[in-house]
Amino acid sequence: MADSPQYMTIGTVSKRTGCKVETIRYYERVGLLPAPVRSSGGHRHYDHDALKRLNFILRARRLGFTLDTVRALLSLADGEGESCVEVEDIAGKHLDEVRGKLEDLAALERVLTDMVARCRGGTMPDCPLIEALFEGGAAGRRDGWN
Amino acid sequence: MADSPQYMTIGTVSKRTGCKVETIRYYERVGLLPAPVRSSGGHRHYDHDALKRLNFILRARRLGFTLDTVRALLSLADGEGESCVEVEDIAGKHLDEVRGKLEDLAALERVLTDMVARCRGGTMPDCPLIEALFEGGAAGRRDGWN
DNA sequence: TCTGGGACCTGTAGTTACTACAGGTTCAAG
DNA sequence: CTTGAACCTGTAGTAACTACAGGTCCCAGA
Repeated sequence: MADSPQYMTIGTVSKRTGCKVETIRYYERVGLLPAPVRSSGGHRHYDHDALKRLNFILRARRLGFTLDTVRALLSLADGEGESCVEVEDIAGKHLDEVRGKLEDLAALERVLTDMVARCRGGTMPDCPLIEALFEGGAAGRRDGWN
Repeated sequence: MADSPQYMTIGTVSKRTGCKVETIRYYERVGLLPAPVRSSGGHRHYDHDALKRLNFILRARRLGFTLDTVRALLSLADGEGESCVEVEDIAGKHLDEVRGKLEDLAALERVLTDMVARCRGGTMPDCPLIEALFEGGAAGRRDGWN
């Protein structure tokens, strides 16, 4: 468990990034991370660049980008393309999506809060929450849920 | 295409609810919808109750409940259990989740907006968005993303 | 130097909630 | 009665992992 600062085992990378070992291997399999050098016994050894790249992926994933988008972002970062303009485009489209979801969630929070409030203090057989879900009321609004 | 008001084909149910035909059959397969009566030729025929039940499922899904939770909700609605108390419990737990997601998304929106703004108007080779993703900056914050 | 057991390996299958065929049958309008 | 849209079943694919099973490797302690 004493890997040098420049060569880390997959377990160390996992601990440092908070990304599961299986997920790291998965990212390699789908081509997001390059295949690292191996020990004579076949164990993966990662350097600092790999750590940076993995952090990039994780950060982008946390921001809700799909793996395909992350792939595009990485190839831009790797130097293909005019960078900034394309990146802004990708991020801008993503931002629109995020704003839509945000609206939906806000509406949802209102509905749930309201439901729970009306529910509280009753063991009545006709639960207002179930009722609301069955009858609709304010639950709908934004369409397009195929 | 002239099904009576009480007996609808799966296609009609699909149009009325906005739920895809395949998804309706899927809900039947996983036990969320009861198997409907069939025509002599084997076509499904739905009544108004099935429509109500499907709408319940869709609304609950739209509110972000998992199918397992929907199943639980439906069995409560179907009469097992003390109803209100349990329903409130399920909804309350769900509300916590929703509030968490809401916070995350709000933070995410700020970061993305900021990134896009900094990106705008530059064809510089060092894109600040890519930079931000690589270096971290304000992108993180709420941990626990395994 | 030996050894025990934790960390690592590959490959495959499972997860959630659908979606998309392929290949065949039924229904109803004209 | 024909025709073609809508229906049927069953299987496989999707995203993005996650979880085994059944092995091999590595290294700290005795």
